[in-house]
Amino acid sequence: MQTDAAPRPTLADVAARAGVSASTASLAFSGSGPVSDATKARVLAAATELGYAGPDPRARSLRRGRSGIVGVVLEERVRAAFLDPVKIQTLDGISEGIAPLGAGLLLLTDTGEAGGQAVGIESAPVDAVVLIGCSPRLGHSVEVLRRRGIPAVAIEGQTGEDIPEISIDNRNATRRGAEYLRELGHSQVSLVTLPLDAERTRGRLTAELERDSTTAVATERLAGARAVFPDATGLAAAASSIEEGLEAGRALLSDPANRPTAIIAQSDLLAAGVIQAAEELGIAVPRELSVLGFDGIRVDGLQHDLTTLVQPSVAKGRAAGEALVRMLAGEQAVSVAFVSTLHIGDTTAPPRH
Amino acid sequence: MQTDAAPRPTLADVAARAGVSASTASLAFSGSGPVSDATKARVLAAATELGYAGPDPRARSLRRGRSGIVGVVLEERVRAAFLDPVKIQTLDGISEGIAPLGAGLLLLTDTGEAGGQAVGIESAPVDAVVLIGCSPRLGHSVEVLRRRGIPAVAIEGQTGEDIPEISIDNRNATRRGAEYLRELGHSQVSLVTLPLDAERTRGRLTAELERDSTTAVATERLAGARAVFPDATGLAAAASSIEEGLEAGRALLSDPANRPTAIIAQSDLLAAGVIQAAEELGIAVPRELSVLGFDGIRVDGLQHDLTTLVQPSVAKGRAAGEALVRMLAGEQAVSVAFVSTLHIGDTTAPPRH
DNA sequence: GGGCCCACTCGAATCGATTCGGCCTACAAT
DNA sequence: ATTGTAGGCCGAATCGATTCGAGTGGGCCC
Repeated sequence: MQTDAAPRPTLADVAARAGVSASTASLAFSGSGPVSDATKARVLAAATELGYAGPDPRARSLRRGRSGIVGVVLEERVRAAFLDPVKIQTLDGISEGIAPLGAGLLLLTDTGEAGGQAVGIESAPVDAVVLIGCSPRLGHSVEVLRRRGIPAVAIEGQTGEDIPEISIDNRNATRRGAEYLRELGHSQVSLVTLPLDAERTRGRLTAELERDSTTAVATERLAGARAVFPDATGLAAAASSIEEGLEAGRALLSDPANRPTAIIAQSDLLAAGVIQAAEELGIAVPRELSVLGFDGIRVDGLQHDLTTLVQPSVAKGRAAGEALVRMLAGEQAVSVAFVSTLHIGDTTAPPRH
Repeated sequence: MQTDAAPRPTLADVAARAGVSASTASLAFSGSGPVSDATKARVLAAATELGYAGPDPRARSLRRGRSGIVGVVLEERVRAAFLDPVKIQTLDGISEGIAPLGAGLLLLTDTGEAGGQAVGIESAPVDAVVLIGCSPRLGHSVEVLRRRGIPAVAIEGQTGEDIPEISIDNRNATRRGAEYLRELGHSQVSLVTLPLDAERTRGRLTAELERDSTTAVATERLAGARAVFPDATGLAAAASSIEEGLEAGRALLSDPANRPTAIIAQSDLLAAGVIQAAEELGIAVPRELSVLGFDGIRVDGLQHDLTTLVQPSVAKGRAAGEALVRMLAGEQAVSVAFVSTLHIGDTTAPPRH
């Protein structure tokens, strides 16, 4: 086999073969501009003969100034991010929102300066970026984006800059849920929170841990719960998963003498885990234990209709996408605050006396 | 606010300000090449003063001929793909395998010519591509990639071309699992398969449906099961999910007079759904019903230790990534066939007589 | 038959950075 | 002191396509 010396044909080659100029050939491909049908056909034929696969995206994007790619910055590694249904829904919403752009989604992680010459947020050919979740080191990324003039939107993460934020009323929503529990008569309430710090420390909620919290979502929801139950004890989970909820649930429920009548979980997955723990321990939900979730996702395999704060994850993603579309069109995009609604299912009831 | 007339500074601007040539400034940034420390510092300083955010990725990729992006082609829309843990694991493996490249992952879907001017596989600035799953219209994509000279690897999808495939022994593995069931004494066995055609038709397995099957994975696994239980009845699910498994399970188990003693599911999620259906109907697993899965994922929330064919999803992804790395380095990459192992859990037992 | 307009095509500049060969200078060796 | 050498820096070509203004031919209308 002769070495792959065969240089791939370029638009110029095609044009030459078709007997037209490069500019005409370009027009024939992009469709914009007046080109006679005969000429176009000739160009296309030449392209086929030469095995030309269409304009090089790299050159095209340089010239056009747009790459047709939207970046999504996740704070975790790929696997972790996609284990969370909320993130997936959000991502799906984004892809829906940017559909008019016909752009691809480039996954980027925020994991430090990454290994080696990684294509980080600083050197990715993206037209716009969605930042998901907040991260301490986001500041740097945002600065780079600003300098590059790349439009960005943040979902659930205040950046401190002037980039639009898509969020929900984490604090108020949780407060509403907590108030509902109080109205039912609960006073012995425990909390299971999302990770509070970047290290995802698992363990008891301490004043210290709460103070040093760096993740806005968890902090806000915690504040909402605390507004109603100031002294509730609780645990911080290391992730949003059934597994973590199960573990937290076991810890919170194992001591019969000192058992809460209700548990506020900061995500549906955690809530599902808590319910599973209760079942393991023979504790009836909701008769003996009320459980409140957050998200409003359908937990595959959960038998209950979870009482939870439904947030429109897909809509959030879509709003982010649409905001980007608007920004790319030169308009000014604004922050959007969604509201979550309390869905009352069958996992909450008055406490047993 | 004056219109955004402020043109972003280019490398040339920085060079001018630093009093050096563009070429020198370039070297100062990329680090390759001899540049005195003093000069480099001056360039960097000038860059800071001008708010220069580093070389434009578009121009760089045109010149260098590489974009630092690897495409992942999924056969479904984003949401659907990420509901499947196996896909997620695979994706994670890919990102691990291509780590040496420091490349980003660009999500592409294979959904026809997409809407509008979408950045499809035909016009994405990717250095390499991983094709996940096989799809009838993959042929076209493969052709485009070949013409473009973009290295590609296929995971579980024979392309008919000379691109490397990463796969497992779907047929033999399933056969081994089926044989195990037969050894236990089962003869009344039903099947729950993954979607057999592109339309994801849900319903009874018919000769017709099996013949027209277009998805290799499902077909192979089916063949493996049929090698042991040629006349097993079964259902095709519309997706790999607990929900679908639940539905299929209900259908297969609802008639007490005509109930299988074992069910072979083509994925763990389906198996989990089947088990749930059994529980609903008061059928004990494994005493009254044995269930065999496929994948070896941890189904969040499943109480059982599923008997299943464990496939190394992450390793498959990693192998694909590594193959790409090798191909990009000019080496020839070869297909890799992994083997799955039968994990015997607590969901299979001899049939009750 | 002449003038005008339209439709199509072409040239050339441009997008922004990279890279290779050459050149210059300063220092070292003889 | 002269030549050799190497480190540093610069010029210019190049990557491949797009785009806009200019040019040209033919057809149409009067």
